[in-house]
Amino acid sequence: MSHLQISVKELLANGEKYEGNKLKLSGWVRTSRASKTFGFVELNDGSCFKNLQIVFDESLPNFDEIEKISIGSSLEITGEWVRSPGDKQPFELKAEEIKVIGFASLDNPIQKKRHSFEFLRTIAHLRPRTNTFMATFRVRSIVSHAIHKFFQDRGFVYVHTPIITSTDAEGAGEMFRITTLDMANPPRTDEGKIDYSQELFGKSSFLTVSGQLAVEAFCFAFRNVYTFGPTFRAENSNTARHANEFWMIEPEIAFADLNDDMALAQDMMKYILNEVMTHAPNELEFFNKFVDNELLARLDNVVNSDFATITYTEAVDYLKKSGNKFEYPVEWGENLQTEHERYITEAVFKKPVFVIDYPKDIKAFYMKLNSDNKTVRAMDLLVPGVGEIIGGSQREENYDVLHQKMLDIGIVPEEYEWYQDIRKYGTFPHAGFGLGLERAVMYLTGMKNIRDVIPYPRTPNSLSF
RNA sequence: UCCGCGAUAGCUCAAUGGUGGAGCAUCCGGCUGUUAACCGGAGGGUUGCAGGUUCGAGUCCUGCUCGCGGAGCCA
Repeated sequence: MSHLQISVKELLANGEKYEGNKLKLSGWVRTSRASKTFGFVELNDGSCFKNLQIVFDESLPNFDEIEKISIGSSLEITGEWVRSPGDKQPFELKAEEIKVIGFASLDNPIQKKRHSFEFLRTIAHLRPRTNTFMATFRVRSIVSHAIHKFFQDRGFVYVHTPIITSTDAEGAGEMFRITTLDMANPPRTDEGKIDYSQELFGKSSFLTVSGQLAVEAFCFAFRNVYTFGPTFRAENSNTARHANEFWMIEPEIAFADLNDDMALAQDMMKYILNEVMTHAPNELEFFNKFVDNELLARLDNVVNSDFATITYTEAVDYLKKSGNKFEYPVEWGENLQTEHERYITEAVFKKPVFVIDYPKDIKAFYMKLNSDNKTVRAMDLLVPGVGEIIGGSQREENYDVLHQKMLDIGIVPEEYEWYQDIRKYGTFPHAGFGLGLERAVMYLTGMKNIRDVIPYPRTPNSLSF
């Protein structure tokens, strides 16, 4: 073959190697500019964030066609790899032949200009072709891979916990009911209520709100395990950091306490961060320039410093003594408000902070009770800009204590029989946490809205794609 | 769900209750090294929907729809 098929990524990485070579490329027009007898096409072939400059002139038989090429059109180009006289790129491809594979209609909403994120959300099927979203979704992919690498390298076993569940796993939120009944005319019981016993499963079924309870059972066999999959919450949440479908990573570690749990969370966050800095430097540079000017400095700071730790009780004292006027009063026993969390992580520590040992009444039933009988071994990791990114705890491993706690809180123990059962047969201290994938991506990119880090976001009143 | 703000050309926005404009995009023309190229010209509108006030409504009032920001819920 006289023409070498090659990617833009390889060319930008090893330009010298190919000088003078005849090359063949394919990709999409990002932008183009033309004069009377020559012009430039910036080509993106998907292999990397950056574009490649193609130079063409009137020696092309289809010069008239290329001169007017539209944004988004797909091309196949053969040409010579030569040094570029321009400042912005050392090399460029001097086209000898440009084949238009698919001409993009002129009403393409993606233009040679800056678009608002709100508008791009309305064209979620086209937005990955823009710089911001190409960068975001590549980072999302790298983060996902990094998470698997981190856990697999440490011997964790990946467990596929079910998407369909029968119970509200932990009171984590409103659930989506799934049904096979004819909702226009559902079967009724004698009392006139919908007869869910006629469901396919013989009872009500829902989409999972967490894989934690299910993965805990595997922790009793494989020691260290994790789940990584989609999660569904039916809340009518209208915020920049909640979605109805999102991805969650939930490790569970054996013979471990809350300190081990926090150490794992910190190692994991730093590992992911390093991976993104190694594999997506161009993307991070872009985010730093156009999305969040403090991103690189912040990430650098995180990699090179330990996360802070503060107990809930200390945090409450701190907030009370801060002299800061909060819209909501700070009171021991109440949940920390978003403004309180922001103050702690953004104003006081200016870096990720673990808040631990929360009052038992505001946390889930499975969390390990402290010896003070008032607080549980829970931890939230707060980060500047995003807020809560991780929620975790040491679990209550004592069968009787767990059972009593369920009764106290008003949970029907029979519905969680298997979950209690695992503790009957060889229990031990264990802990785990849940990391919101989207929140991690937001933190790593500076993107401010969860809708802009999910390929096709599902939020209230939004299901167009 | 609650509070606040908004909806005008394909996009981003302007327009004192009195003839709806600009930049970008598109189309036409010019330009021999551009970098979101540049220069000249043209086309492009049921001002979110439904009512109301007024001689006259993009502008004021009511309702609705949708969106955004904040809060709650949490990851």
